[in-house]
Amino acid sequence: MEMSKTYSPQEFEAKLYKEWEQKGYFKAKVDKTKEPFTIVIPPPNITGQLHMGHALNNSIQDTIVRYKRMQGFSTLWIPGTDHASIATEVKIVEKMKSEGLSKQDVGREGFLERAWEWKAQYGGRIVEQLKSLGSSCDWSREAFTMDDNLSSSVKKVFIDLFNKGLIYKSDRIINWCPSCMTALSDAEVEYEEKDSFLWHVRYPLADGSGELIVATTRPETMLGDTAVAVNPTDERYQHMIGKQLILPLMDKLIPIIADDYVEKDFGSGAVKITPAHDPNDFEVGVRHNLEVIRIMNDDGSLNELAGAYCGLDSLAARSKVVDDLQKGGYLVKTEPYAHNVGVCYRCHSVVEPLTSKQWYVKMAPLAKPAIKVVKQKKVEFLPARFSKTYFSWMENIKDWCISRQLWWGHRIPAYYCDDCGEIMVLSDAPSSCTKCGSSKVRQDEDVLDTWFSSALWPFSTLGYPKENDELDYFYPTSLLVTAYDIIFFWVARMIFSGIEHMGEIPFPEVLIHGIVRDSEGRKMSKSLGNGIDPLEIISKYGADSLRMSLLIGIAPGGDTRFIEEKVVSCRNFINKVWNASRFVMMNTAGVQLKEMGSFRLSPADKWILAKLNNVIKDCTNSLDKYDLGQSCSKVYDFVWNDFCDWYIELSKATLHSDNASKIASTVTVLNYVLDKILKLLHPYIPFVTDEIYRSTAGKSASIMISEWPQVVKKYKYKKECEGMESVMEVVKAIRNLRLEMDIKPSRKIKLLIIPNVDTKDIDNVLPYIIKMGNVESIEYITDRAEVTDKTSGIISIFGDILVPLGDLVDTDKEIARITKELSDTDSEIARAEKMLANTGFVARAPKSLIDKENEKLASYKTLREKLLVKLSEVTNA
RNA sequence: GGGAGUUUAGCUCAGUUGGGAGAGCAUCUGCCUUACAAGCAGAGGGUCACAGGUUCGAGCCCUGUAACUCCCACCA
Repeated sequence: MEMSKTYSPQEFEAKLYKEWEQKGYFKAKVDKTKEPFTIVIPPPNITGQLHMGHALNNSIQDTIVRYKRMQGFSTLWIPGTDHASIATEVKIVEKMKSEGLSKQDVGREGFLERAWEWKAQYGGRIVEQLKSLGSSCDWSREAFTMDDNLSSSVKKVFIDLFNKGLIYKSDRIINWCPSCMTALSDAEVEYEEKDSFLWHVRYPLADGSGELIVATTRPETMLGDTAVAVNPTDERYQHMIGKQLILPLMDKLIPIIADDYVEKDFGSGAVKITPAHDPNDFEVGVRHNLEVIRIMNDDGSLNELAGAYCGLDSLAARSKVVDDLQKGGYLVKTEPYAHNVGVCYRCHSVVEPLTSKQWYVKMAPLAKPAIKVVKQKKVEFLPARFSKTYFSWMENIKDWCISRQLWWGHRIPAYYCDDCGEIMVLSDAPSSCTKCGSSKVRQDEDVLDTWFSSALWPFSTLGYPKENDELDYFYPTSLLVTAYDIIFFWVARMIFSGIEHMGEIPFPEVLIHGIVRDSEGRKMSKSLGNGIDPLEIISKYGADSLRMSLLIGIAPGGDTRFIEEKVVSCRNFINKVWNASRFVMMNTAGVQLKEMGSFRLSPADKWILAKLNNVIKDCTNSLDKYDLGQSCSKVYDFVWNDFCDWYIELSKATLHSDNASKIASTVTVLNYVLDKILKLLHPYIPFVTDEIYRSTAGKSASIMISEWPQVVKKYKYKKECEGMESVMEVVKAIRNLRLEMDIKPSRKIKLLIIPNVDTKDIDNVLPYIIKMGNVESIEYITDRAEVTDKTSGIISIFGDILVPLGDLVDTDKEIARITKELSDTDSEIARAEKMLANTGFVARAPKSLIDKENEKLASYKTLREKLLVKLSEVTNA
């Protein structure tokens, strides 16, 4: 097939993906003769659009999956999406709002209908976008967290946990988002520092004997105060403990209590206690059996218990309260104060702590074994430091609030009898109360936290709770790849869920990567408007360039900045591969390829094959450690520096000759090495490597299903490699000399060599020097005196190489050149001598290192002598 | 308050177990050399944040300091 001169990914990426999918290359089968390799995708939200974070996450997964597939594992990458309860519901509510409708208008059924419609319309969008990246997921198993079978996993798990006493219902303080109108778990609250005030308020003692000053950041909550607390050891207030205070504005009496929770040194040392609206106060309230007065409605407005403030939202109530305190002479002072405010992780509204009856998962019994498996390294985080993050969360975990006052999600399988109050947790709705037989039975209105179903993902996607071959074969999965920001939300919960419900960890390794930032290091976000759309990058440069730019040179677990120039440089690399392939194919045309091993390899052949072995080894080792940044860089270097810049150029010495047999041998090696290169690169840049692969000689099947390259033991050739390295040094010296002496690259030069070694050894590599140095002719001479022309010279291990240049030789320049080399050599000698004179070094360093230094010292000394001779020749000429 | 990370060339970043500081981009010089100007050949550029320590030897290990970043906790 004819290849165009430049690489243009737009011409083949979509076509190839379709073909891969059609031919079923992504599909995994239960095959007991093979080892399974399984990854579950972190399911993107159906509300999501592909962003750079997805691009990175999926590039990593796809690279690993393709590598494992080529290595012969029965490789399964399960894709799917998450219903994203809150996020989706917020979007649908917004959309309805634009139509002038509310949730109440359409009702639960109507709302869910709309939600499913929405899912049908937008849920597939991100899936298509993942495909454009090249993700080789088994789409025949695409899962959705609200599919029937996944929903039955959720139900089963809920019921099991309930029956084990690990799920319970309780009335206590929770995080409430007044905008989403639902409870949130602790993990779903983010904290933002906001500038506000600290108001100091005077609470008079009921007996008129004095007052207490309390400080608060939320004065409106005082309407629900049921005590003021002081530290029991605080001498200032000890005599007041037990007395009554008058709660300003509300005109009621509240007690002064003593509790250790109060810090003596902060503020006045007295704290107003509002059990219904502060988590710490709630605890105090429990300890002291205080009344809990909830003054807020679900929408954030104050209720009738707030007296005159009823109906106001919390901010309006705050300013009126402050106003009234001021008027009543209760406000002592107002000072500016910056403090952290909890906000909803979805809508960023200020979260109101309030008391409410919710469902919880009891965490202590689940956390214990989950901590143990990581401690025992049955589950390992890569890099290991992320296990600390995990431990600190797991070890301080509180019970998990799992009920949400939403409609989009898994409805809680709990049923209540309105007559006897019985709570029934069942997989199917009972027609009557199981206890009293009443027909007044209704289902709990709430749905489950969206992360409750995500936690089951590694086994719910494989058919749990039904026992089946697939679950048996592919579970536990092999690896989880995710960013560090969802270790709590997701990773931790999958670990304890796997242990609890499957009796087995969900995966032995968790590869954590960083997040993609913008070019200035800021987090990409909608509000900043600094996000870069991966799809635009793909359409401009191709998916391969994007993938490679995200992977090359990254350190495990580290954040990375997205810089378009990096994509360009990867695109340029791919173009290089493209053109190197074109070169190989052009030269292959009409040539009968030989069998490797059936002909004598040239020194250059041996050198590149030995180098290839190294890169196969390094790249495989790094990939086995999932260090994609390292392995990708290794191949990049090999391809560009060794293969393109040297081997291809060296091969031209043969290809331009008229020795048909040698040409065929060289072309064979070129094809052989290219084949391995394409395979080594395929996991990173799947499209272009397959496109080229199909064009190369004798390859019709996809590279996707080819075998990963292996080291070939016999390709060692240490001696030949050293020889080639020397050739390269000579060539570099000639190139340098040309520039320094102002010799046009197009002008051919003559070389005179006073050999240092057997001329047969030089003859072997002469064609390379001639080709690479643009040399016209070479002549062996025995003595410098034979040359009458003015020369410039190079000292090499082959011998002195003289370049007769006549008047082109600038004696001053030549002297300067030699003098510089001499001084470089002197400093090398000094360095080596100093090292070897160090008795500690000689006594303790490994012998091989000492030998190496001795060798270097000797060769530098020889070089120095030769340079001195040369210098005197030039000076005297 | 607790924890983690970062600090290496002008910029963005690699640097595997301690053994002569690397890449890409940018800059400068010279090249349209029949695979590639998305290229080729060269060059310049670094007190590896700072201060100590361990070691024959430290970018790498230990201690401390500084700056920046992130996570957790949430003293009202």
